[in-house]
Amino acid sequence: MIQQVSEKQAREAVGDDPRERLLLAAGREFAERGYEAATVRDICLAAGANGAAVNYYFGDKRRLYIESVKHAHEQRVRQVPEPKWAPGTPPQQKLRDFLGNTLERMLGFGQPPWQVRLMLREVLQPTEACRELVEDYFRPHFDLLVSILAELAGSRLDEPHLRRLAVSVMGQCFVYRAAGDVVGMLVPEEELATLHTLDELADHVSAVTLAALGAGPALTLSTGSHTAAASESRSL
Amino acid sequence: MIQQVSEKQAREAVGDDPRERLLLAAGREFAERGYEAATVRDICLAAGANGAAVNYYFGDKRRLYIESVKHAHEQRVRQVPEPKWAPGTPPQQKLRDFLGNTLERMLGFGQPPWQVRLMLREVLQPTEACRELVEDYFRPHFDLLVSILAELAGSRLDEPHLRRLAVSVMGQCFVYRAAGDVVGMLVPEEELATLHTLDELADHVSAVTLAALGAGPALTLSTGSHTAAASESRSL
DNA sequence: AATTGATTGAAACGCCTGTTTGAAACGGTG
DNA sequence: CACCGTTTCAAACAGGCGTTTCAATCAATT
Repeated sequence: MIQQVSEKQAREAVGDDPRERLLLAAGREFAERGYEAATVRDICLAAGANGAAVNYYFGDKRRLYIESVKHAHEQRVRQVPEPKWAPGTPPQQKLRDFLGNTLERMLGFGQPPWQVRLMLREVLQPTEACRELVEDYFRPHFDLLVSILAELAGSRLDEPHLRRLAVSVMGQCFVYRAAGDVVGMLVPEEELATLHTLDELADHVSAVTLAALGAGPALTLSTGSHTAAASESRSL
Repeated sequence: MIQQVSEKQAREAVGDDPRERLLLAAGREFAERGYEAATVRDICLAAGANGAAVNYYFGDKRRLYIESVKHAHEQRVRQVPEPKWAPGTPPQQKLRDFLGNTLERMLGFGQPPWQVRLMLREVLQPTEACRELVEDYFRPHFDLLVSILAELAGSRLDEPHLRRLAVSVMGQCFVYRAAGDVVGMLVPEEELATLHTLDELADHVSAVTLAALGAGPALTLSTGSHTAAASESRSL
């Protein structure tokens, strides 16, 4: 009874397309529990659809999963588009903006985005959906980073070395998404709230990278907001 | 028939303790397939034990899992112990050694160690076994890194900032373990074989960290083996 | 050799899974 | 209104899951 009311609400909020509702519910469930642990029944219940609907629209649990991954990734790209810069923007600021954007995508301050959790599962244990995800979503982002690093490096580093540095940069962000719980256990709570926020981390990774490139000073204690772009949302 | 022969072989190779055999088979299976997808039946088959054995020795699939995680981690610690240095060893070399050790643990050149895969699952999605894993295994390693960084930083950085940098350092290694497949898709194959080997990566992360600390030069193309300790196993 | 407690074995138990079924309800078209 | 392809539904299906059962076996003690 109560179930039916919330079904109707969900139906009206999301739209009347049952296929869409299934994709959404499936994404959430797969992200939360993983492929094996998520059940078709729970997904259909959450989507307000019958158990046979998944078979009707997707034929299969596996194909529902693949479609839900693609769906989530398309949705996420629309949510956090890549930053654009006016020509002549200094590469230091580009790097800082890029890192803010990346951390926003990964950590998704506001609400923890299930889409990212779902994509993370693909990264950690690639299935059929992964290759597509890399080409459409990760590669452009990664190439953009490489181009920014190239601007900063001048002719001191070639593309292979730039790519390796780019992996280092992404790794520093990625660890907070993938191993956030462990980081939370290793670092005191009050430190997490002050030094490991989105803005602070963007500044920090930016500083490390610039120093590695010889395009900025080494780390010091007085690294408040050494880049102009950092002064947007200071919450603490 | 053939099954029974291999059972006997496994029994003799590993030792006659069925509990041990179960822990080993369980670790391998859980690491490969994940908790939900791994079945008690397969584990018992691989261990050459009866289906009732897991209930007899551990009572439960969940408790078997927890015990197998602990077992794997204890085993892994014995396999790759932390490096020890003579007093007076320069911190630059300590850092390089530490990174080689860390990457060895994580990437486990030689054979891909299922123990690490199993622990990785705990890191990404902590269960009951995680807290213990962090305190016994990760925290000492992490603290050691922080102490090395402290030596290198002198008084330029305080502990909170050192910890943040330590997360950056670990992140650069971690990304290769957790997202290795995606890295492999983003970086050309010949580059992987030359610039992303264990030794090369240890040199690279070391160089980035030293530059960030102001304890070393910025990255350049001629970074062969800028630290003396790097000249052990040059394979390419 | 008999007894006892610990261990192993084959079989079965519910339960929950993904999937299928066939009929009912729907919604536009003649 | 009758028609018909599309979509929904409740119910059931076979199969695999973790777990339990209880008798058979083993190893050591009496």
